[in-house]
Amino acid sequence: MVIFLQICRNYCKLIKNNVPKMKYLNVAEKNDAAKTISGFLSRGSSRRRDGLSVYNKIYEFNAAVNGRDVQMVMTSVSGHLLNYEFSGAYRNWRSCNPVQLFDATVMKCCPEDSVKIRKTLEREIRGCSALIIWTDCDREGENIGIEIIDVCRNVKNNLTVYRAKFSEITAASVRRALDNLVQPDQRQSQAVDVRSELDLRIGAAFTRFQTLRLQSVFPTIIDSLVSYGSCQIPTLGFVVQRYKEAENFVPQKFWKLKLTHTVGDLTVEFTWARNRLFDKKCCEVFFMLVKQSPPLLATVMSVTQKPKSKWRPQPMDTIELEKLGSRKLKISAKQTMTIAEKLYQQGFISYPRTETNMFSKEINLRGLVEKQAEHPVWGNFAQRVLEWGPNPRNGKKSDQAHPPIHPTKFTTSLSGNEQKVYELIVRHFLACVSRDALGSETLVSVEIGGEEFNASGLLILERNYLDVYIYDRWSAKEIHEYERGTSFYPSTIDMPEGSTTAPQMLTEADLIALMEKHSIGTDATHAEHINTVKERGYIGEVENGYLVPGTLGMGLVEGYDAMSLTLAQPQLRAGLEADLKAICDGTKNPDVVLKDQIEKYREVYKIITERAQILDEKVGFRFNSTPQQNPQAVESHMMEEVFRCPRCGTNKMVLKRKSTNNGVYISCTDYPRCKSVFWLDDVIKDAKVSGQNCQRCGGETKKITMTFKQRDTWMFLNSDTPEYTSCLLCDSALKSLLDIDIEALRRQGGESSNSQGSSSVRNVPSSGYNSATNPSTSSSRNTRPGSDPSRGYDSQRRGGTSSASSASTTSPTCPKCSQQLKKLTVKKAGGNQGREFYVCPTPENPCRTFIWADEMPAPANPPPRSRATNGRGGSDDGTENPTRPRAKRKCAICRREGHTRTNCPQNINPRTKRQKQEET
DNA sequence: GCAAGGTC
Repeated sequence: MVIFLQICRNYCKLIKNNVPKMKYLNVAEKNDAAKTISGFLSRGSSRRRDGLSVYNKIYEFNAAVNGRDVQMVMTSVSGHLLNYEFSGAYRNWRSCNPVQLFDATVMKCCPEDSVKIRKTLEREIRGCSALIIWTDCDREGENIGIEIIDVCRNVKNNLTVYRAKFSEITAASVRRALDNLVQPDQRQSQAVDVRSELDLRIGAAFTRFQTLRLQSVFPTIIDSLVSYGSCQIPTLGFVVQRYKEAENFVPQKFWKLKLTHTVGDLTVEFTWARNRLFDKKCCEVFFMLVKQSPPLLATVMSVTQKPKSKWRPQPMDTIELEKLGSRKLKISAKQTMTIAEKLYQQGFISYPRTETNMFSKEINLRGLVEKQAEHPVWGNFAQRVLEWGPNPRNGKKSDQAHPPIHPTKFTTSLSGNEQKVYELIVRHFLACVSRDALGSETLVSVEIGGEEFNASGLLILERNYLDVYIYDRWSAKEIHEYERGTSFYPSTIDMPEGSTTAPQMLTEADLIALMEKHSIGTDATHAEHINTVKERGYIGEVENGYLVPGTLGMGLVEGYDAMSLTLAQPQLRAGLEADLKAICDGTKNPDVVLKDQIEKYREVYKIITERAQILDEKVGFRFNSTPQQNPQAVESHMMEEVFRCPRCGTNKMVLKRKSTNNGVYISCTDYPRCKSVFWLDDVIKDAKVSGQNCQRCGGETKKITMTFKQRDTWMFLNSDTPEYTSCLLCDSALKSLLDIDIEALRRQGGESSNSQGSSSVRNVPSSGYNSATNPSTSSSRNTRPGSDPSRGYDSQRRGGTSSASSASTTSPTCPKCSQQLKKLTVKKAGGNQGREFYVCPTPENPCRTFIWADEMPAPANPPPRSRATNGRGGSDDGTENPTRPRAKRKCAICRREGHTRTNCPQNINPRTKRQKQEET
């Protein structure tokens, strides 16, 4: 019986083991979070293995999700996985007018340092049926979550996606999150996308303009980057504002009454209840009243004693660490953070980037204090804290991810600034979990001549936290013993003169406080922004750590101000913040906010470029230098968009001039990701985008005005002059002449987007972020499917991709060699099966002539068009240009017929190489 | 050579 039961049990186990478990991929925002969450959900039993990125490990365990036992795989990203970038053609500073950056296509790309993380996600998601997002529960976290989803859906389109919402990383909280999975918050993510896109467009447009303009106007003075950033410039603005307040300060005299009372060695000073008066005569009247009051006795009106305490600090967050580092240690905020990160990596302190200033109940404070109890300097204090019991004076902020900054390991081996920062963190920690300092304050109020004077004394009873927190001062102040109703003769009564003083320059700590108050940057970025404006030379540090504007910074802000632009004031950024919040609340549409903001800044950009001389003058004034007249124009060159790229379907194609200035080509702005290009230089001398839109192709397609080199070419197009205006997308004769196959490009685009999937974020091309493998692109002259030059178009045909049928005897002639074209039919299965086309019959088809029969102009040899009906040198929409016979064309290199210079055996500079050179 | 936001 026992054996039978055992067999049954084993059988059940076997069946159970053979039922494949559901497998879920879980992704957190950072490795630390993934590790802790896995630990809680697995009750410490998770197994760890390496991912492709050394910093982002993979944890595996089983857990119950929606009532089912699921195999969990947990990994992490390191913050944002994707980043907005301009499409290729706009990345070169001189490629376009900076104003075009307000409209240029931007796309989300995976930066090089995130590729390994992305690849881990792509690999792991293949074996999973669902994805759970565990990023931080804030706006950026929501956006990072969507990035993770995009990457994973690109691999697995039908993926089920969940969002785990947690308020802190504790066992109860993450378990609750897993039991109450929700959907990602698209609105919060959209708000971040709007912010990122705007920052990029505005930052790049203004930075390029300012830099190029000022470098051009002051070539011998300015050779560095004159960057504009929505956080950088308001940060500079704060420093300039304080400087100007001091610069414009006019001191004002004031007078006050002062009374002293000396007994023995102790002099007690009484201050006037009216503090000070700016009117000397008025003050003199009071002075007389007091001095002449008989019998010049001060009467004690009240004596009060009350306990007074000096509060211990709150647990330390990033901002506090930066401020203290700057104020107390005289180490810059940025440097303080760099040191703190190093200490963190060595395990001496907890994670230093935290907005939390309260300890959770779950943290073992006693254990942390115990670690410091043996320290030669503050060990005794730690002992006292243990006797009292650690009792933090908690703040109210929590980022729900990290505890306040505290020491995690005891050490006495540090030195220099590392030792100073570690000591600050330890002393602050011990102070914040100890006790407030206690004292007793005595307030004495006296009356003389109808005027009230006050004095105070302080007796310190218990120093408590002050014993360890050397950065705070609390001084005792002795006072005589007074009794209500008694009187005394003042030792002196004076009327001292004083003067108001200019405000001090900002310290770094003041600046951080201002940035925080006006929502400029985040806790994690304040120090970096300050560092950036220092690096740019916009601000500098003088003695005692005070910040002052530099020459360039001052000139810039004065330039903006003179144009009545509020770029250096914090309101612009604050306005955007309000809009972003509205997007999150669902009261504003992200597209509308983006559009409005872009228009707002475009207007500002217009003003700054039109009135750039004012900027020159203001900067020149501060540099004591005269701006150079007629500077090189920054805004003259506009990249001319022609039509949407048939291949990628997202980006525009633009007309470009070769660097050698001897020809033009049209290429996709997304180069090098999309390599669509039409070379026009063989037969065309010059080309420009006309102002006319092509009515047949649609609103955004522009016609091009071309000037042809040879008479037979424009004759072929039935033009009476070398100049010819038409549409490259729909003019068949023109396409044939230039060897352009639009349909082939479209098909390539379709294939590539099918294989790569697409992203759901705004303005992202169908090819997705730059991770996806780029479809192979033809290196032949003007792209054609499978037209690998080594195989050639004919070999493809022979290979059976499309097969020949009978040739027609009434075929038109080849526009290049004048031979009669051969008519064929597509046999390959697909969209064009059965469609007829013409090709040139010469061996290996060197002319590369290809015309769809149904796009063939008719009649074959029409009478020349009159100028009256056709207009000069152009084609009408809706009418095809007839094919005309032309003289046999000779190769430009060897002067032989039957091929062009592209295919000429004597051509030592093959097109493909040249193409690449042009493109790069 | 551009921004700001995450994080080793």
